[in-house]
Amino acid sequence: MDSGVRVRLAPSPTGSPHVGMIRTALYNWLFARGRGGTFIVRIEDTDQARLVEGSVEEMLGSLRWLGIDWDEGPDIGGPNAPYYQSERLEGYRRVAEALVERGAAYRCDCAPERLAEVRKASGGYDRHCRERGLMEGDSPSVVRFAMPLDGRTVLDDLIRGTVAFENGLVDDFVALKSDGFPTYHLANVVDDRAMGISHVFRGEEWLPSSPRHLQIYDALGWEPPRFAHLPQILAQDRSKLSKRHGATSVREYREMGYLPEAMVNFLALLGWSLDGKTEVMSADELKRVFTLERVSRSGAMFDAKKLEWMNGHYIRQASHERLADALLEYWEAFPQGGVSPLPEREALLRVAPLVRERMKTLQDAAPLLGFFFQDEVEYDTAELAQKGMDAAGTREALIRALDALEGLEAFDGDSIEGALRALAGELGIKAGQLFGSIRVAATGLRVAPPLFGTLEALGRERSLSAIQKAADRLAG
RNA sequence: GGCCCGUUCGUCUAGCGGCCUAGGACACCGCCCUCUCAAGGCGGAGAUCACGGGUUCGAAUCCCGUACGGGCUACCA
Repeated sequence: MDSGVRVRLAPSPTGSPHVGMIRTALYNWLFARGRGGTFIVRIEDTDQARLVEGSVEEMLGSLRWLGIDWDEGPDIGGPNAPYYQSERLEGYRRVAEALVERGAAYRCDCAPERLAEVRKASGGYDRHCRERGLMEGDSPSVVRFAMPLDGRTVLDDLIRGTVAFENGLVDDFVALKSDGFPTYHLANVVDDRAMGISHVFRGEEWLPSSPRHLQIYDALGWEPPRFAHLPQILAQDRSKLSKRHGATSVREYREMGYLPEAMVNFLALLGWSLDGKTEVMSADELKRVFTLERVSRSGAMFDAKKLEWMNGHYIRQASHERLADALLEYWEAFPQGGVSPLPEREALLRVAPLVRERMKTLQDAAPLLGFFFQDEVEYDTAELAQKGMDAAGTREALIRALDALEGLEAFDGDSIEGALRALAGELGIKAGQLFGSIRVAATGLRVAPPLFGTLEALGRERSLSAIQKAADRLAG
């Protein structure tokens, strides 16, 4: 079973996990799971200033919610623990020293002000300290990697093919900061090596720094993993997706009532396709068919409308049990938009199917089902009279409906429909007019679940009493 | 500015030299179905394949250039 595939997600805990990060996680996971590989989560918390409390938990929580599981990680440990870079400092320091000893890196004590000036003048670092031979402790210093001055670094990207970079154009970047923490470049390489990572799938924004990583591997005599740079996820205006474009974190989508299976399917399709025709695929299917060859090279715009459609699709095809459980779980997690108190699962099981084809998100359920769980429905008396009918006529119709429904043998949808249709004929009004009045009486809504199923679910007693009340209101 | 990546309907994409008068999906429009709203069915509109040169009997597909878009250019990731 061991294919030698070892991939990893290396998030930086600086806030809510962005959908782009989650898609990267998904592709890594699908790749590993489809090949009997190992999926690792490693926290890259090397920037002390940008740490955001709780982001690791949110990241892990989002992955779990989506059904993405990992074999080694900060919460479960593993053979390569620890999985927080802040706890692996000694390793980076050792490698940095080794690099200095080999002449592949050097200490630099240039002041920030000087750095800024040089950058302004020439656009980068001028390698001022490269030949100074500074030792650790001479003064506060960083370790910079000494890029080769000539030649090119060639990356064989699994998605983009061959990409070459002129070494002389790449800065002598900082590998170890003065606070003893490594930068991404160093830590990433050291850990990917230590953890035996075979493939690195990461966002396209890393492409320009890949020659740095390749050079570090080379200087250390290490074999680099294979790289694949994933296309970016874009906002509606084709710029990088960010907060000002609305929801960007998985948590927000969960809160808006999206199903994890829809989210996974949708995200998988953002930058990857099976054949251009097959769109709906479960996570298990995706694991089987996902390949890097079919990942696209261009950025993909996040189409919220399509996500919405897909979510509706998953809601419609969910089993009654799955839907009821999803709603219960959702309402429990986000009570504001739910039904409270939480209904019994049994009761929900009976009524949720009535509205599932009119839902796009779980949020849509409560407004449509709320009346089932209330003693009293609320509405404007004026809503009762349908188009072309007056109050007296409506009242008459409701009272007649009461009779018709009372005498029903079985109180089920078909019987109710039959009785009501016959009644409308007798009264000489359109079926829609009668149904509309009863709908408002029973549900308090103009847009509601299908009437006959609704009355059946409500039961004879509640249905009749609601209609009676409506008739009474019309009497006034 | 420099370096790198990208460019097929509004959007996600199929296409890897002839099957393309460019296919599918979302969104949009119309019709049907219909107790409201949906869902569903059927149909429509929508892409001079960014542009310009090549290569070839033949190019959306290969090559070059240009334009445009994006990313990177921190002791951030």
